[in-house]
Amino acid sequence: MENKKIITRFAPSPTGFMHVGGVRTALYAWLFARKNNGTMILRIEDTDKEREVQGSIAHIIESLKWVGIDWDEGPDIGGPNAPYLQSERLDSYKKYAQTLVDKGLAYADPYSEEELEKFRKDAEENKKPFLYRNHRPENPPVWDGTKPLRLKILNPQKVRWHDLARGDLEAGPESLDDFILIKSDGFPTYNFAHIIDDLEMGVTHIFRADEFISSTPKFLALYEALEIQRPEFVTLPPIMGPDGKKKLGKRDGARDLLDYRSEGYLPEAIVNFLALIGWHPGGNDELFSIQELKDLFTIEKIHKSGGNFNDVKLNWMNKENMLKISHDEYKKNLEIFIPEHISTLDTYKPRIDKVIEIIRDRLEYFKQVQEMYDGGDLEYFFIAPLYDADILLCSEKMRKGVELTHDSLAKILAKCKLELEKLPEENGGFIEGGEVRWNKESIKDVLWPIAELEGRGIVLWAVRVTLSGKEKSPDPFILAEAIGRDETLARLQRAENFLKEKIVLS
RNA sequence: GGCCCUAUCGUCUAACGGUUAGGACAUUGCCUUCUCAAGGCAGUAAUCAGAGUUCGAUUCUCUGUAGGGUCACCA
Repeated sequence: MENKKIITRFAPSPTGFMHVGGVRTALYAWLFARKNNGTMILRIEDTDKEREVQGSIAHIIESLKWVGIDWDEGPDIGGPNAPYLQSERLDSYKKYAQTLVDKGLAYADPYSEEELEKFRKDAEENKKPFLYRNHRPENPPVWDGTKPLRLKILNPQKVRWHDLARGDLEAGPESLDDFILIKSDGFPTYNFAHIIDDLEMGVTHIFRADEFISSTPKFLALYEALEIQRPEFVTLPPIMGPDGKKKLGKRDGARDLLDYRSEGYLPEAIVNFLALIGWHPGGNDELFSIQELKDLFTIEKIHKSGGNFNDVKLNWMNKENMLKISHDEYKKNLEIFIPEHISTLDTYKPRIDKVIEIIRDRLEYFKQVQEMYDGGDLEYFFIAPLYDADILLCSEKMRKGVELTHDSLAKILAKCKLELEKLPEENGGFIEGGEVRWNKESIKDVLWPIAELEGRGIVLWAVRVTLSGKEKSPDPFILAEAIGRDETLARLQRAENFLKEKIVLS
């Protein structure tokens, strides 16, 4: 048995943004092509001029590229089967349509919209399904392009077919009707165009969503009428919204894929997450790199039942991916979300690397950096905070129940300051024998004994709030190391002054 | 309503007729602790219902129920 080269395609319509459901379809087709050294085609199905949205094609391409999906043929790069825009392939459709007309398998639809509407209404009133073929004209006019062209279904009957993901499927004769091949505006319908394109492009496997099952009998009739062999069908399970109630669609809260980029998600995480709604290789693993997905992907493991899009788990997955990347990559991603009033500070560059070490295990996506620690941003790492006496004295936070006063707090801060001044100016690392060694005395070495002596809760709370100005902040030692000895001293001094002022006032 | 598809913890899922029905997210509790997190440990939690086939059914069949899709000159 010869191995036919596998050719898959993703064929979106340019009617707006790419949502996660569409991306998953593209992803599966792509994974399958790449796994099997096949060809991936991007084709744009722009046969509906009414619904077309300006800029969609560029947006779609950008979305796919962001998650790392590429293609061997497409509207942007051309290829042996160009063009890849259906609106530029009208001659093809006309040619095949004409052969169907010649065979007596297609005919022009003479009815007006009003007449059709009446047929539908009558059927509804009689509680019968509406079937155009029950009203098929006996002597249809010659097809001149101004009337819709319909396929003539000769003997509607129950059909069965095999789907690589779904198994054996079937449908009753009611699902077969004389459907429109070419619209009165000269453009083909999806039902017709995609079949011609797949034929001409040699597509071997069609990946598509669940909702196409019900129109598959029509496709089968068309393959038969054209006397061509059909590609394999791979029907994917639906993706539901978070409530599990409705198929996720643009109208039902599905987000633009690029929104996730704007929030600072990593494309690897999105791909990992989407791959696992409707597919799983088996076993207990669920964190997969794109390369691993390419290696593992098989159609047999595609599910039949739908899944919900649950972004809580996506967040977890994204965090796992964020922990894996290098410091430099992390920094590159993070800096997009650091507000300009911070990134332009003189203190920013010397401190940002240490800050990243501190916040790294806390973010689920990069934009969260803007609302860390009680809704604040990272300001206090770079700018001395403003103080609030209530927070500084926040006695209800003291586990040991010790009451702090302006006076006692000022004394503690003064003591810390006194000890810290004894530290060498650069209390970080120094080079010795080619290796980085840390000074024996660090900020922590100085502050810890004071905390032990005066009460950990009080001292560490005091230092934390002094350095950050906030109730919720990182470990005061880490904070102090990040801003350095001098800045730590300066902030202690500022807090002390602040408190003295308060004492005088009261 | 007609036709069609689907059915395992709250969620994503594992288990190709034989498992104490496994993992992960979420959740709960504990540990750690100077706040908030993070981390570590532990726990709660599922085969939609009813028949049948079988020594044995989450797995196969049927019926019911529930959810979803589709019935366009949209894709």
